[in-house]
Amino acid sequence: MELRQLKYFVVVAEEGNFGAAARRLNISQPPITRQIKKLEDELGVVLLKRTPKGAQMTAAGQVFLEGARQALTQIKTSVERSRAAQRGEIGTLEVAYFGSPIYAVLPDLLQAFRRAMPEVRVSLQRLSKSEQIAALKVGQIHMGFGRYYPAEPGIVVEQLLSEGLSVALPESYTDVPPVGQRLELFKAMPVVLFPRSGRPNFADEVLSILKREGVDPQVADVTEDVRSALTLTAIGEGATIVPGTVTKFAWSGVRFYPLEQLSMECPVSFIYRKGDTSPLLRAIYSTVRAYQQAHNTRAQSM
Amino acid sequence: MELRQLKYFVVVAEEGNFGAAARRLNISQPPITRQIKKLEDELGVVLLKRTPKGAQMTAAGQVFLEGARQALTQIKTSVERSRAAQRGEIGTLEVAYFGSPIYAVLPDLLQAFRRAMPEVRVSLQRLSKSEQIAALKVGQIHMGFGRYYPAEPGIVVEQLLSEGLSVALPESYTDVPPVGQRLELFKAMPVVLFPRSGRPNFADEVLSILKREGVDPQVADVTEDVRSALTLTAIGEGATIVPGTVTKFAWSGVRFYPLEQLSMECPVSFIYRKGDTSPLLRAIYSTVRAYQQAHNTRAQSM
DNA sequence: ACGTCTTCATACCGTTTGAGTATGGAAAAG
DNA sequence: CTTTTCCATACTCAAACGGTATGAAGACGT
Repeated sequence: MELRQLKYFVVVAEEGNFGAAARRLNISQPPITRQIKKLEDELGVVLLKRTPKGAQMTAAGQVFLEGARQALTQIKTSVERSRAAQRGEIGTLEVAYFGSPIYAVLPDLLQAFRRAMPEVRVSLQRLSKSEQIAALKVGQIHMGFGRYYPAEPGIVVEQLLSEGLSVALPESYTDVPPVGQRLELFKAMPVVLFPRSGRPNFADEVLSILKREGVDPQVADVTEDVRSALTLTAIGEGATIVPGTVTKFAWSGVRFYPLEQLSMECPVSFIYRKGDTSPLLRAIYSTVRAYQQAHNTRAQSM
Repeated sequence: MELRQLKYFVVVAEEGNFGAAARRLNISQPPITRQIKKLEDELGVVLLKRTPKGAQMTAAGQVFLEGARQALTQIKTSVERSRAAQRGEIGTLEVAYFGSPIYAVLPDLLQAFRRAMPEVRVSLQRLSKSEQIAALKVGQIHMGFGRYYPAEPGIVVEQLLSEGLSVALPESYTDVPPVGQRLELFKAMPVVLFPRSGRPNFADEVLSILKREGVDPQVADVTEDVRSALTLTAIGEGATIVPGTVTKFAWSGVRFYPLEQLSMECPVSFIYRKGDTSPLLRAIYSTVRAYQQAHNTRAQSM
């Protein structure tokens, strides 16, 4: 069976006669006769009753017409959907994250992506950095977000943004030094660090930054994540140093104070598979780029 | 686009490589390459990513694959449905009736048809005899049931069965003559006739039969249908002469008594379009034939 | 690191199949 | 009875299909 035969048959059915169908299809009449006959032979079904005043459908023809129409439109819409998929406009974007980017960076970024590609479903999962790399390699995710990724062949790491640090102190703590002298705090007060896993990580980076600034704090605890750390701070176990974006939200029992020193910046990065040409990666990548633009512009204007 | 291309693509997608697909399709590998490429060119979409260890789907390919599969199965099932339609196994049988056949003949007949062709929808409508003939001519119905059809070119009339007559009397009427003398009734009692329309009709036939038997009854009323006539009988307006099958049901206020005389028979006929080769007509026709067989056998055995 | 193997792409050829023109046949319309 | 209007058939030419032979490129093993 040929698609051509279905098309011809549908047109003949619509026109009610072979000649008119031929004219609408911009071909001569004999091919219509031949293709329809061929179709009928293959089906073993008489689709049209030929009369001297045209062709009229048999019951079997009616039934087949319905199916032929559906198949043709099915193909047509599939083509459109496939083209949309190629443009990255439909499908499922698989994203993984680890750590604090989930609190402010990813919501903004994915909202922007949703606005740009409303038909794309977004799947989000928490994976450690090593899990993200493994998932990328087997094609399970398109992009991962986090900090301090190790170099890995076949994986591209790019920095999304760099943010300042803040220190979280218990609400009750009132004797806060002014900006620029806040590192003094850590001479008397222990720090709570996070996360515990995935070295090198934010905890390691914080320690190395403090050491560079000449501070060697006492470590009260190293928790799994920022939530646990801030809870410990709230009950007075020590101060927590957090990335700036975390301070956008209210956490009960703690207050945030910026550590405004240029050297004290921590980056958020994203990773993706090298040579991944999938449309969804291209789509999220351009959203990421736009996000970077917006972020830098805002930073400059501040 | 060609159906062949869809088939090839689906097989390549299933096999995951061009060569295996070619083997499964019993062709060589180059045509696969060419057809897939042609398909991709036409769509403007890269469906498969060629690698040295096979072909793997792109996101757009996944989307198109789904549609292609659906279209192909759609076509396959349409072919089957169309063949079934040709055999008269699916579709809508359009039947019209007029008068008393609706009470016993059609229920039995259509039940038998439903058993034989369970997938066929049956549409039933009440049409006068002339309306039936018009509907047949324009192909609106397949078959009509009724009595005393006029001869009409292009329309075949066949007798379905012939049934005896009964007389309906008010429940309260007790002085009923024995079988064979019941025509005496009409010397004293007026008759209610039906139907009013579509001459010649059952009313005309009843009068002519009675006249042949030497009875010339007084006509109390001529009603539209049997229900009205029996209601008049129930309130004592007169006796109603009905076809035998009507007596199978209980009608409140009346009792039926057979008029067992050989000459007093009335036929039920059916009509269809001459030269109608539609599968549904053939199907209902064979059911009608079987019904006749069953009816005659039962008659003989009684 | 090099050769081998696997896989897809290209070139060319014979055959098939498609559409076009010309024409025939049959039934409705005047 | 002729004309018109359909669809079917015969024949021709060009396009497309599939087959064979061969090339190019990356993975894999020695």
